[in-house]
Amino acid sequence: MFEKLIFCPLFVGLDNETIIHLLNQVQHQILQYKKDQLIAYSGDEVESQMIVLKGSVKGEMVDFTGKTIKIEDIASPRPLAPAFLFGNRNSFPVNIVANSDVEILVIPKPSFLQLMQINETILENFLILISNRAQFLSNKIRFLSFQTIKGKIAHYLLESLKNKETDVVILDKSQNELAESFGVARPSLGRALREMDHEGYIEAKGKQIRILDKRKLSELLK
Amino acid sequence: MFEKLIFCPLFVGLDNETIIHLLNQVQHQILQYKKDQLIAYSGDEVESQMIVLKGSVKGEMVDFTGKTIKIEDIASPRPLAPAFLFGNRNSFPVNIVANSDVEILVIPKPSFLQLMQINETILENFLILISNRAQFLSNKIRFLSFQTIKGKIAHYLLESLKNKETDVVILDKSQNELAESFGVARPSLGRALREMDHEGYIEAKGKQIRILDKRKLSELLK
DNA sequence: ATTCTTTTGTAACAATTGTTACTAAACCTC
DNA sequence: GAGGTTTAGTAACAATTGTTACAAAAGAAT
Repeated sequence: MFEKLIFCPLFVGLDNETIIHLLNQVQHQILQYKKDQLIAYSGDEVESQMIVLKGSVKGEMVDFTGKTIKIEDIASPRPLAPAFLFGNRNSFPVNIVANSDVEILVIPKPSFLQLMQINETILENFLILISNRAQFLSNKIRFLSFQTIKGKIAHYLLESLKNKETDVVILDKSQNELAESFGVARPSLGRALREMDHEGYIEAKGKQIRILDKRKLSELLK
Repeated sequence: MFEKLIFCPLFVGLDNETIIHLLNQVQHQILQYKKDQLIAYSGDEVESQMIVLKGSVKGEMVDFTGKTIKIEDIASPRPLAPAFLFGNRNSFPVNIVANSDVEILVIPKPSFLQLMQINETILENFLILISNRAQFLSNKIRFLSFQTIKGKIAHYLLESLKNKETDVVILDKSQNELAESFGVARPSLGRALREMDHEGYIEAKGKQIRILDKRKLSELLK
């Protein structure tokens, strides 16, 4: 039941026995949801740390027109909305919907606090978790505020290339998704890619992008 | 020396005696810096939780052209870069420079962890602190990704008006600063304000902005 | 009050991006 | 492999935003 938890960012560094032993010391429960079931509404107060044990869920926002936009997938064994358990407006920022049949471990906030005081590893893991979140968001803001579309593409490509031998990036998202995460319109993204191709920065063929000139590319990061 | 700490978000809820007692249990030191002195470089590893005891510091980024941009002021008794003490890339995201002669309380990371385990209030305060940070950033991202300049202005004005009787907002920043925090060019911001004035949303006279039609304004939030 | 500095208002123009619409290609399902 | 569905390529045009430049206004310093 809890086997997967050793891979959960909250419990890394602990073995299965220790995890079970710790959980037995505090209140917790396991809830089951069916595919497409709503697990939490945007705005609901976050009263527990939830952890996806089996299956996956997604965060969804409802558009002003009524259209729903998927923000993020969260697969087991990841924790749900860890940065919204504490803080002054601790309510879900999105609707949480089950992608498949899921099992969720629910630890009420006071019990979770207790857990962090009993075990230093969990405390540190949680701190790392929400700090990473803040750092990730902080990066994303820099990304969104300072750059043109070509700059964003350049940044994205160079990041994807980091620590890799090859000079080819295979996009793992559709242009649509990419455009959305960049906050731009899809055809604009396509045009920018085409122009960067013509201008000799890259060679773009569908999802496969070969970087021709890293130096020139990084000049776009202005 | 530590009197101000009862107002520090990390220590709220504790009285002066308790704070001193707690600090005496762990390693810590106090460093002094002169005005304009560099306290930390962007990229330096964050090895301690620093707290501004006296004076104020600023976070600065260096532009690609070499120009420095002020990101944020941090006045006593606030903690410095709390979201960068833990996490996988725990290095300062900006240069930290003294705005005036300052005194800084430095608590090494292991001691700080200890402190959070000794005292639940500090633990919870710290969790609230970085969670708030993440929530703030998360909001800001929504703000940056989805909207036009007029939409951003509308959002900003409506937020400023929240929980207030009046229908007048007095801007506390220059257009320049505002434009930068919106990620747009200053004249563009000015033009948008002018147009919103002509279109009957607001009455903009310098820093004083009277909201004429809240409903119409909130329609811009698309 | 005079000068200096910063902020604000504004205009003309350039560049970028969004919108809409349509076609082609790729992918899936039966 | 025929048909449906999603994704990608592209073009014409509209709208928004950025850039540069300069003048007016406001504020600070002497």
